[in-house]
Amino acid sequence: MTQACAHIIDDDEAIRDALQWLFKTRGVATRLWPSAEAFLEAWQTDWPGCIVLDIRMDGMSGLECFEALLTRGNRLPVIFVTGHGDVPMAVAALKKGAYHFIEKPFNDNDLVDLVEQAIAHDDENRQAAADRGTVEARLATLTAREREVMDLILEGKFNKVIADELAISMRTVEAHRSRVFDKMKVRSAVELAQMLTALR
Amino acid sequence: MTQACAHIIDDDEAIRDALQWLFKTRGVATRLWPSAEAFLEAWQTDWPGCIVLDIRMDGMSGLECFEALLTRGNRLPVIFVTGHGDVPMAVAALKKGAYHFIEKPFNDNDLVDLVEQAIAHDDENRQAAADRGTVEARLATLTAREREVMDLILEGKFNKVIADELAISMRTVEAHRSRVFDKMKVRSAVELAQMLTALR
DNA sequence: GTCGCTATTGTGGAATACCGCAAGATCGCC
DNA sequence: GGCGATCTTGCGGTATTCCACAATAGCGAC
Repeated sequence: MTQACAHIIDDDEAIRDALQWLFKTRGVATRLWPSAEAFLEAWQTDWPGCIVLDIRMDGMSGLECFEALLTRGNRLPVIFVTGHGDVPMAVAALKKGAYHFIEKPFNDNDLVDLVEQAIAHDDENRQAAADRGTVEARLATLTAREREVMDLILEGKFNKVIADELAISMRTVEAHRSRVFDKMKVRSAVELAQMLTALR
Repeated sequence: MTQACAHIIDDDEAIRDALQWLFKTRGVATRLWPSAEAFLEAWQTDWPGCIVLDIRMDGMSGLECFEALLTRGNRLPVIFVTGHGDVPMAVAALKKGAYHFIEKPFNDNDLVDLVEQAIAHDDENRQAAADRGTVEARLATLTAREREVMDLILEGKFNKVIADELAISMRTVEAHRSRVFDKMKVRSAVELAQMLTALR
């Protein structure tokens, strides 16, 4: 399941099948889920694509499912679909980060367009997250001392000052500094600063 | 008008007055506008606060007013108020950056809370923008040559390399470099990198 | 033409950064 | 006890940065 796909969560089998067919004809991969519970149980953080989520379902509602995903750190764009929504509900959902909120009956093309946009949006997010990930992976290889030295480097301090603050010799600071650059795969403090500031 | 206030745009005088009174009792400054046109004519980029915008009005509608503000670079949070809104309209407004979308009749306290949140939100935006502004103001004082040198510094290159690339002496590069640091009010290339990367 | 800004370069020296080589000490793990 | 990772330090030398002082030249504004 490394292929981006639209996760369709709806307790109405007829609708699931209809949507599957619709997306298939437009070249969008889908995966069908008969309930929020089933999806949440299987869901993995790293799934790419988007979610098409019906609000009114037996058992856990779409909104509850959305909340659950939020607390679990979901990053997939969520498109709400509902036949009985209202403005406050839509506003609340969007302000909490939902990607879209569409009412039934909807135009097939509109939904496919939305899903394609959502998947593209997710791709970008994922790329940015991957970049952050590699940087964080490098950070993770630093020892505690190296990280300490790095922080002081990022404050623009001279090795001499860093040595004073940590009460160690300048030569030791140089050693740490050199290893920090190696591990972070940068050649200068400037690159390091850019790499880390970009994370924020 | 440097005081943050809620701009109430509604063509119904009774509603304007009612809202003015409501906000006054809650200590929120207001300014009343009888039409979108009147507001747009007076509007200044740097006004702080937020906008409470009725959708259905004689003349220019609230949505049209919103679009006009968007193209003019408005940063004020916009709270839409309407008695005849629907879900697609609310979704479209929020996705374009509106702060909220509330239906009449609304709870007075809810609206005041929203407005207060919006004003607080604008404060934060404004602070961040001010920071960007000061940095950009400093950038503006750089000469073309200094900016060129700065860009190469930010690529982590040595003065020697920069001198080669620009076909000037190392000493000249040092002079530019020194002036760049002065004008940008930083003491090291690391600070410079952080300051500029934070802009993105 | 004079004034101010900018770009340019030089000299010379002090402060820093950077590097390879070598090595002692501590600590946790098998 | 041996092994590996980490933190620590020193020596000696080269590369770079940073700075004060000084100076020439072009260019646009008044």
